Amino acid sequence: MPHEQSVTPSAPYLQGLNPPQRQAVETLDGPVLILAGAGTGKTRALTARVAHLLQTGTATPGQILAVTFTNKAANELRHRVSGLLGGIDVAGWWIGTFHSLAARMLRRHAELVGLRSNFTIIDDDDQLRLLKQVLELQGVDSKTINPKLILGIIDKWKNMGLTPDRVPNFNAGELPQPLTGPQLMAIYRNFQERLVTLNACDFGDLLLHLVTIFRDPANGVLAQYHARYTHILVDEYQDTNTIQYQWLHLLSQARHNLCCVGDDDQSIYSWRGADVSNILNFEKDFPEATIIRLEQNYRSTKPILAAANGLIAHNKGRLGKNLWTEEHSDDLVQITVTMDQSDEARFVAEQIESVQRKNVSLDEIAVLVRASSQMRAFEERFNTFGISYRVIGGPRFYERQEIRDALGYFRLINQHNDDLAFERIVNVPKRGLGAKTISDLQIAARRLQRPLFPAVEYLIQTDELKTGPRLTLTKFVGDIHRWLGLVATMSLRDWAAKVLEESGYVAMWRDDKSIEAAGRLDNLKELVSAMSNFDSLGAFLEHVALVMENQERKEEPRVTLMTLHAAKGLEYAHVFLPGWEEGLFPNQRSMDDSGLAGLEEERRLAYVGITRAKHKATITYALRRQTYGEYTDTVPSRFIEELPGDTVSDERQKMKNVWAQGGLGAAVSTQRWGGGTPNWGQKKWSPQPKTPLVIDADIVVVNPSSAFRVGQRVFHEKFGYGKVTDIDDDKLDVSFEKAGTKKVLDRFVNIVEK
DNA sequence: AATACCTGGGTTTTT
DNA sequence: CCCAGGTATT
Repeated sequence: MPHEQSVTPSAPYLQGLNPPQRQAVETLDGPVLILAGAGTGKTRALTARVAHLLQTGTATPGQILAVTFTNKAANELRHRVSGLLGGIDVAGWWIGTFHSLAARMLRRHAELVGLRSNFTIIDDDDQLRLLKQVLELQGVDSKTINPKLILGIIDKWKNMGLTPDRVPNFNAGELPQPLTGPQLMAIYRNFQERLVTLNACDFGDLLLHLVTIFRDPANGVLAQYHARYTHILVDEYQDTNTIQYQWLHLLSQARHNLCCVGDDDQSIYSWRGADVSNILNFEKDFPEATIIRLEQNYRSTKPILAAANGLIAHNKGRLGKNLWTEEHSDDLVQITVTMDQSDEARFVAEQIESVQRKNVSLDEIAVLVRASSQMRAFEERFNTFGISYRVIGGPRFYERQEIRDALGYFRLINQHNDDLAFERIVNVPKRGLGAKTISDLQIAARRLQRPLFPAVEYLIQTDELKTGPRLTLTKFVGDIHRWLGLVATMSLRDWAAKVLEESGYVAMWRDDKSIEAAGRLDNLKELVSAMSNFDSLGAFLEHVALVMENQERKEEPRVTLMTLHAAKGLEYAHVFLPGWEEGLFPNQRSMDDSGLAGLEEERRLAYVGITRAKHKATITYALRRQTYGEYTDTVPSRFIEELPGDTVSDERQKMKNVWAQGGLGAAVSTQRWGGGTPNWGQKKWSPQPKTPLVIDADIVVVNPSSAFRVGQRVFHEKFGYGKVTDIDDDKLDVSFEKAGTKKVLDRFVNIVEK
């Protein structure tokens, strides 16, 4: 490790940096906030900063903690840091996602929160299954109360850093009736206790437990980390939630050497607990902070940036930033209207073909949708056109049934208290342990106050079980122990194959005559071969839990089809943005749930979408769209009006002419355009509601005091949409779609006329 | 244990 | 309309 104090101005990693980037790299001490707009080279600055920390001797690799949100970002950072430093091995460095770093730390201190260091990290699916069990045990009927709703509340608490003893008193109106506050708290407590019993964590717990440990000075853990990490770097800071914020601030409170990179205009995860105010308040948190703005964009052309800038300017409460570029272009942002979603998909497909003819690779083209329900039309059309495409964000490899089953075996072998794994595989393949036996085991385990596997180990030595199950379970328990004994004696890959073979799991699919069986066997093979990259079972399971990614292999060029959320951080020569319609984008539910804040987040999403484009962006919308089987006429997105006129090329008039000649869309009658669209024919469309606060044009207030009847659809400012189930004078029982059943005063709800 | 029917729910989902 | 999950049926 070179330790020279001065670095020549020509240090290779400094070359080609613009002045603010260079400042971002060289301001090593004290809190730094780098406001990095889309395409401004933030990863470049971040990697150079790491190199600079090391080259100047300011920090050693072990003293740097670099945090990202996604594995992809973490890998890129690792890779590029390694590259800048001449390909050195960065394997042991503390560069990773919030969750992977937290897991790594928590394994060292697990006992402080009642866990053992080999705890299992459970995914959403297991989380929900576990909660359902807790609910059942507590006599809460999961038909009256949606478990997902409760899980949502618990997750939210975890995201806010609230362990059960820290949850403040909450408004009874906020909880799903007929649940009471104490009941909800009991559920949370039991859920957490159950997790500890199973020696397991959900994602939220990884950070929550760690912060719990950090908060207690008596254990000295935080002080230990203070001594260890002198410099902390955080990517995508605008997406941090409260617990992540607390974690970062606890870790950095000794030295304040916290460098955060982010873009408030790209905060699109508030619905997952991300809190933009974390980045907005950075200066308040650290009055001595250096704020650096990266505004020169190296990705997009002038019209694209001007369109994006003009759009995002409609948001309030920004830190303020204007991207600029030297890249001229005559290609304006194109706006086109189509008749319906299938027409829209055809239009995009045709455009893709024409772009392709200009020698643009399909890899450089993306279709970014607001909702995954939009995807089908494109998939169908791409198939008929013979355009190859890939969908990002479909079902994941590790979520497939056969993979989860296989992992169930590995998990149970690794960690005997993992009841969720036990339940999953104890009778897969069929071993004659039916529902009755399983439920007997659960009752016995509860009585013995042990997880299932240890309880079974005990039970098979008693005469409590019938002979059949006893013999089966004896063999099962023996197998699990035997496989555990073998794991260190051979390669992980061979071991896994052996377990899957000997358990009869592979045979189960081999004997299965259904169409999917062969594919499942292939997947299992892939799983086993992927395990050769790991040298311990624990490491493999950790990878699976935290890195749920498909290893994407390079194939022929394909168009990428994905949601706007999935597109953050990516770039394409040509980007298609379909479905710019009121209600879809900006999305109605987002606005119902969060009002103006929701609308602004939708606008940021639009901003992210446009800024993905390097050379050309094409926005489309359909005049009518089929939702839940019914066609509805649409209203163009207000975002279209918000794009500065000189940045867009409005092709809508042109389209109308084509239709008039009957040259397009034979499948759809042209008659609807006759007098249908109100603003038709005007050169510039009259603006959509100038005051974006008009949340829903369908809401009409009808004499608020007396117009209610049972079954009436209503809207409540806070709880959203619902149906009246009972009326008592001015008090209504309303079953809300999202918030559950509540008593509300009639003057707080509006009648919805559809 | 396998199959048929029914009901509810359908925005985004970094880990 | 279309899917998943749960319940009822055989």
